[in-house]
Amino acid sequence: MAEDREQRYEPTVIEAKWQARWAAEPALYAADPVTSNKPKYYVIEMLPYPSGALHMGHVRNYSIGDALARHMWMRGYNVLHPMGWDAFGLPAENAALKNNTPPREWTLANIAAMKRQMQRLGLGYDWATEVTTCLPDYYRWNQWFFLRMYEKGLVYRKKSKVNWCPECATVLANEQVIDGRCWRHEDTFVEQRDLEQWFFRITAYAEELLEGLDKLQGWPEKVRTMQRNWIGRSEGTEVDFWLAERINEGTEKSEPAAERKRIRVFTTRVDTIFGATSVQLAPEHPLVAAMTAADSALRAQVNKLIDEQKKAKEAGDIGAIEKHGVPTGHFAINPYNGEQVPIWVANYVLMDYGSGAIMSVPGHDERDFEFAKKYAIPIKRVIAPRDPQAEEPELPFVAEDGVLVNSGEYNGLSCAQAQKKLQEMAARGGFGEAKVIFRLKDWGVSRQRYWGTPIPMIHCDRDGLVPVPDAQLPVLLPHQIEITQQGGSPLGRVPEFVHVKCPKCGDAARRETDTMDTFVDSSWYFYRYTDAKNANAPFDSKVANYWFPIDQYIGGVEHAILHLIYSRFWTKVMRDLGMVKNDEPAQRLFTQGMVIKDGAKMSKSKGNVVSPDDMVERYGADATRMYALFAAPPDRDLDWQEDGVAGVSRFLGRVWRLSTKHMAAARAAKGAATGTPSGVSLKLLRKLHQTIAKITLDFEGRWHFNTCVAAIMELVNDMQAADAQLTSGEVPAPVLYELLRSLMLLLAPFAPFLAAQMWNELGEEAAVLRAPWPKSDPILAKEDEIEVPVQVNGKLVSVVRVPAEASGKDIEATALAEEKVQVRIAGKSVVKIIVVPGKLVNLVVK
RNA sequence: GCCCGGAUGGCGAAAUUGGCAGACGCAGCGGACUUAAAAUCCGCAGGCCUUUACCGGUCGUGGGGGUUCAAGUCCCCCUCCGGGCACCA
Repeated sequence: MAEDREQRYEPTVIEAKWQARWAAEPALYAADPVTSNKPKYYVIEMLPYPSGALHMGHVRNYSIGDALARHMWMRGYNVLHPMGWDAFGLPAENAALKNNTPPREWTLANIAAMKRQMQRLGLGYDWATEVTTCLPDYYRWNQWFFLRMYEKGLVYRKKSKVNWCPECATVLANEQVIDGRCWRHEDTFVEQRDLEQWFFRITAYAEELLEGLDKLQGWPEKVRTMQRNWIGRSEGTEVDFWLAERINEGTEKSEPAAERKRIRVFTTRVDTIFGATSVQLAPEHPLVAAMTAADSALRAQVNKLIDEQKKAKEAGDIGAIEKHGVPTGHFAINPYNGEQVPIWVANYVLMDYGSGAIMSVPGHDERDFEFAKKYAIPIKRVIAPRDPQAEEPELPFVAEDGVLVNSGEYNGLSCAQAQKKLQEMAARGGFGEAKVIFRLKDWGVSRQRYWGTPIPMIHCDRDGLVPVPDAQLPVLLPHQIEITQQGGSPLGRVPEFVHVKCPKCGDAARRETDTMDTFVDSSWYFYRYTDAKNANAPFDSKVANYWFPIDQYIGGVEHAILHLIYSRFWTKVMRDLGMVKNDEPAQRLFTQGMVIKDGAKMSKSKGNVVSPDDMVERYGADATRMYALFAAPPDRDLDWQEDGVAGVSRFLGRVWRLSTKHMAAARAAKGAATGTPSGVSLKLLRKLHQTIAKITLDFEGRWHFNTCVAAIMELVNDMQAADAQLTSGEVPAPVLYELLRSLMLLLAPFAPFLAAQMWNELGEEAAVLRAPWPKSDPILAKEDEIEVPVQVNGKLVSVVRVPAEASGKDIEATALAEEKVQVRIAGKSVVKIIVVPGKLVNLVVK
């Protein structure tokens, strides 16, 4: 009975022991100081939101990062592998409402629980550098950065239409609106509201954010493409159409004259401007307001258009909506040819892109064509094919490689030439210029929420906006607060918070009550890791410059635009503040695939969630982690199959039994030379060195950890198959020792608990993490005999064994001598023989 | 509509440079051990045809075409699935 129990692999017992030991020895996972002479390696997984429990996506993410970190430690790098908490955010307030728990307590309790889970998983983090964004230690630096950016003109306040989620009762950034709905409330349509908001001038960096993408070779192409689309750079021309005289009749005198005089349109195809047969305004264009001021019938029609546009935006399928327009009865003058064209208001023209007005060229634009057909607006041909012989193409003709016709003095120019000339003309005439516009908008950071970083600004009736002086930071978030569902900033209902003295004049003033978007927190947290305890600055530049850029950043692709653009922006701002030297935060980015179950993403609503705790309890942390790496390559989606976890657990049990069985013999031979191996010993050592080579190579780039695990399984299978020889002593003890020792080194990144245990049993005092990664001996790894397939006309006929160094001629001779080959080619003539040494032989016969 | 991925046994997958398709694992089947079961160990295992059996034949990486001595891999066309973008002027 007692012996039976000894034979069983009990991961929970081993893992509990090592977990306790690691907790007592935090230096094990700590980075060396920046004076270290080892090369540095900075690897991080994206920090989680402390929702209360890890999910499988986290487990997968961290298993990848931890395997890499452990491998790099063993490769002799000075590794920084930290973890933190993206701890501000709405769920804490929702939980407060639901359970009457203060957000702070709820959040800190969740952090504690998730930290326990991480430790239970054996993740090797340097907890001394832990960052918790909801603590004043951290968020005071958000405020500090806000003030620096304010000084630099990168923070401003403006009244603007903002995305308002009625469910969150707060403003959302553009990036947080998905198909017209809130990113947190998929069923809730976002409303547009007018509010005074704080903005970060991210557009000041639009060009650099775009250009930088080309240099980020270590980032997935997909992410770079998504960011490129998001930034949405568009080169074109701004042109002012003049308003025809009669528009002034009947308009209110109070309208600003400048707005009455011209309509600025943006176009990427100024070369088609002679074909413009109308000007289309966005329904919310200021000029429309002027035009409808004295025309209630028109106003009603425009309101309808606004309504349609809003509905289309909300529905998300705006591309499918039917185009509608209303003629205003007013006219605009094309500045190039003096032609008068009607001014329309259209539901498909957006106020927040370009100038909110376009010229409509139905002859050379699909959308304009459709619109012109519908409303019988004239259609003009102004571009012809380059080849004069070519037939006149049907309209709309959207080609950009044609030549201009019906365009006055510009006739005969290519589209590109014409664009340039027309731009020059506009500049000279003062009615336009070449212009680059971006889809990227400034980052609205105001949130009318409690659980976030207070914005360090004060409203004074005399001095206006006054920044909180640095010496008064942090502006602390009050803890005693009642969370309610009412609109407006909860902080506005805390008088002690709101009422302050103006730092300038000392009179009574009001504190800003908005808090910052939580994406501010995650935009620079990885810098704080490098100097997490610094009380005088966000971090010491010397330290950050040692660690940055991040060598490897690992996370989900869902952060491709939000977090990853904001943090690139932040890095550039910090660089311009002289705080860091790097232009980009991360050298390499890896986006792992999703964890799915039964063909769908794990989610509570689908009821297909697998709890990591459950897996760890039943199979152990090693098996859970190793399965997460084994079931699929890390960049692909992973289908969670519990039977697979059980399989990995069985494998680890096999490793455990095999090593336990031979431990005494192996340990006794510790340090002895293996001599010149032969027979089974040689076969096993050869397999070992091939496995080392394969796994080492994978860590260096490809990261197909699934095949790394498979390779270890093959090695163990071979050892198991040689169990008799291992037992009998046919395989000498020093070889046995070498095999077990190396096996533990190879397992260390994937199954750290088992590796630590067996490493210890092999008589090692120091941590396996401190042992050097094994080196593959190319001579030992080399096969002396190889199998070469022999094909006849491309079909496999036989396999011959030849010495590994056999020449092409020798292989050919051996292949031809093979009986099965002889039978196949008998009576036929061999036309050609292809011999690829080490690969195959193919006989072409007729 | 545009831009990225992807499609290989019953399932997850492998094949790193164009060179034996299906490594490794799961599920399955057979055997050993056991009173029995579990656990463990050993073995079989892409489909079809043929054969008592062995042997053998043939088809096969979403579909169709092509290049090549040789294609899961390269080229052209198409289908389906996942993701991103989209009246962006």
